[in-house]
Amino acid sequence: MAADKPLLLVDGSSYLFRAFHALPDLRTVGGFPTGAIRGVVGMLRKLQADFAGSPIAVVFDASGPTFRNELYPEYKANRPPMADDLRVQIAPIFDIVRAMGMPLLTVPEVEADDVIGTLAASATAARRRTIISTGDKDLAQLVSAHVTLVNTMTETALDEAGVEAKFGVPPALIVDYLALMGDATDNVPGVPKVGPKTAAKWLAQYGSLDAVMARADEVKGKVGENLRASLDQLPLSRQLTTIRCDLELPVGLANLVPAPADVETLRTHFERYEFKPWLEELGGGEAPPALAPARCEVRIVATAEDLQALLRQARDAKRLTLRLETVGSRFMAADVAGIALQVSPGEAAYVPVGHDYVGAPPQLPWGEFLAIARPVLESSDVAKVGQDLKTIRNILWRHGVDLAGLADDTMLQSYVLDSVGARRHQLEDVAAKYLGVQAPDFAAIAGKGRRQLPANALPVDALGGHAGQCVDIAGRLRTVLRPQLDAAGASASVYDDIERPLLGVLSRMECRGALVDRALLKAHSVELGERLESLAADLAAAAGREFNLGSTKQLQEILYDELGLPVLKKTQKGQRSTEESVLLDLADHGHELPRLILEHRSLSKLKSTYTDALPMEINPRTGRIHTSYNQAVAATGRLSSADPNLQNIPIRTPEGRRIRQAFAAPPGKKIIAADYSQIELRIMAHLSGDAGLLRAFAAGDDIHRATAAEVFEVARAEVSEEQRRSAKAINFGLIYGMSAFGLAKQIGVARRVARRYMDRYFARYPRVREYMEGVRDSARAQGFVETAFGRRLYLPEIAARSGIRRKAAERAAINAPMQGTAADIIKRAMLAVDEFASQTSLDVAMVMQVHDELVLEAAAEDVPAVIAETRRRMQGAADLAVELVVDVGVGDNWDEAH
DNA sequence: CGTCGGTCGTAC
DNA sequence: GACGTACGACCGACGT
Repeated sequence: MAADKPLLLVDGSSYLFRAFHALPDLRTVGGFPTGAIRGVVGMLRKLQADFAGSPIAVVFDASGPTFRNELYPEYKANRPPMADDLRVQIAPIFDIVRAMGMPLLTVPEVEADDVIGTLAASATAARRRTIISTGDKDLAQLVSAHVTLVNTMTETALDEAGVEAKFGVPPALIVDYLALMGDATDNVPGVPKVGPKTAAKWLAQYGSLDAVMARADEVKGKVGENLRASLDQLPLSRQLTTIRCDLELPVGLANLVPAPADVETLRTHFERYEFKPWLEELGGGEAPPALAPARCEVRIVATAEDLQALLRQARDAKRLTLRLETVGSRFMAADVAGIALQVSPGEAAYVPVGHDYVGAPPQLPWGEFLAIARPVLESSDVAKVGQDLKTIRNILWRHGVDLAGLADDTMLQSYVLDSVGARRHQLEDVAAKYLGVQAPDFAAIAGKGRRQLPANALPVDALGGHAGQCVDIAGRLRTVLRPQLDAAGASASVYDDIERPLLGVLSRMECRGALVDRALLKAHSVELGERLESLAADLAAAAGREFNLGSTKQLQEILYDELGLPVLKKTQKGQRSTEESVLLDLADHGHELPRLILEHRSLSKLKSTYTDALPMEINPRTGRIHTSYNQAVAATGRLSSADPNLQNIPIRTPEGRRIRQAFAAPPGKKIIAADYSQIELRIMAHLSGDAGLLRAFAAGDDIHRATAAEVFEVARAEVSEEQRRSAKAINFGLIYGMSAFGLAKQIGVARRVARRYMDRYFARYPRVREYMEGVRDSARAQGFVETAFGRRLYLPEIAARSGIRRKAAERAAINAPMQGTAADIIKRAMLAVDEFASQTSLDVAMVMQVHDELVLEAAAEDVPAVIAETRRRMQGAADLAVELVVDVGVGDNWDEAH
């Protein structure tokens, strides 16, 4: 045994419970719980990697009573029996631990802690360092100059100084400390009302538990009485919390040597419990049928003849998979270094067109490539396949090609199959999930960070190899994903009838861009800058000193430490919140600083996010902003917009609306904004079939007013503004799965009152409640929810044991069908409006989509006809139990059009 | 000097 | 904890 390596003792039981309770409720397809197995084995794998070759023991509690139960029959008596879902995972864990080659110890009648204590003591006697891996603080009593604790899950370590820093007592006093506090979960009695603070204080003051007991009469107050009342009990508590280090064990240090792994047993278990990444690491197994050969043959095509031959193959096959390698990622600025093409699996070609380095081989210039390839690229008879075809089409469009025959996009296939399961739907993610192969990594050939080379500076062979592998993977993915779409309910129809055709519509919209008035934004920015400067002076005066107005950390110090304002809310990470609602409340505490901060925040938000940022996004060539609509990000099926985001342009305040005024119509044209009225509530009415709600919409009522009349039991005409506002909050809250607590906070009433409002709502609209309960139940039964058009959202956490996670999944389950159906509907509307725009002789084009709104540009004289047809097509995008109402506005800019 | 998590704020 | 879905600016800690 290598004497220089530390002995590693693993407290398996502590990780078992922690993994089971902390990790999401993982299960195999067959429903067998695997979270604890995954957690414990993952942790052991990490230890194995970190401490390769160290002697090791993995220790678990044995079942049955221990010597502590003899000392004290109540010991751990109030523990509930182990959950079945955990119990069934123990045997697999033991099997896997043994197969990993790790000595596993369970010793009857003692606990894992005692085995660890004894082994650590013998190691210390043998002058060997010991590292104890545990999630349990009780083992801190074993820490010494030779013994260190690590928590492998949180990646923290504790040595002697660490124990003292964490608990306020040195390791030798941890037993006394634990005895004073007692342990509710183990049913160990302590001194009532004594927690970590008091225990540490007494031990610091008196030196030991014995001393504390001897001088118990000096302690004043109620805790003093409690202490004196506990004097008889404390020696027992100390005995129970003391880890034994003197057991007779059946094994010694010499037995704790790691053995080689039993790969076949591991493979069996990893397959059974579906730990795919670990399975891959074992390697050598039977390849799944879809697994690509390690590498695909990539030919470099540098002559016209070769290219022509390749394109002939594509024409014959009527299919071409493609991928671009570009310099730069934003499509309006990307230059093509080369094009990878694949016609049959396992054979790819790479056409370098823009590699630019000393000694670069001869290439087809872009113009020559185009002259030869354009007919195939623009032919709808050759089906185009690729990963993210929209970006490919955009880049080609900017280089003068109108890519046609847009057939299959593997990114969208993956997104429709499972919008969140493949993480980001990048080629790496999709290839790993569905092909079990690792897509090549660009950083591996180009480097990363500051020293990353641009694509056109890479050797043709290197980039060609990379691009060829990628295009081959995309081509293979298409054939693997298609049958999965066909097998998943209506998913194939969501893909074929919505997402796939929408890709071209979005591409045209992005390439067209939205006209934005740079001068207007600049002027606004200057004005905001001046107002911010004068505010900054007031702020410094109010705060009593200069500080960074954008720093929440500094603001916390000023508000809560220096001005002593009350802390009304903490953030998720325990910081004292300075968000808007908090500052609004603080503004009533008689200090002007919160109000000034709010004003500064709102103005600087407008300046930095909009008036300063948007002009930089205006393309100098087109004078327009070309956003990217991401079609494979939002879990519910919505689009998102980035670079820049045009879906969060302000509208609520007059100051914000000035930004919208910069989104202008070109001369002779108008902006038309057409938005669905209350689409998600209408969908709720449709999906629930609630008669009252359907009636209200059929009657054309103001839905919030109608809700208020029902909930507050007043006549429609008697509804106050306040009541309507509350009803609106209720309606939105329903869509979001809000609780009475959330509603109470939103509308500023007691939770009891909010509860009553919600109860009354559900009494008036009973089918809404039934619908929501039904969605929750079916989500739990099936693991997913669906929109009216069959788009699925998988919710693995719907069965989580953690109440917080499960509740969050339940809210998502309630929201997704409504938000997702709305997304389906407006996407269908976009297809219909695009069809109209491309066929009509009227001058009209879509320029933006904002979830329930389409923004169009049309010749002024065509506006009435365009509005009529747009409205008709938007209303006809779905056939629901309620009418779809579309509000339309017209103006010279986006603000006027509302 | 980049990266990344945390916090905040904008939209629907 | 407590209202769903996004994107992005800024700060500041951390690593190169």
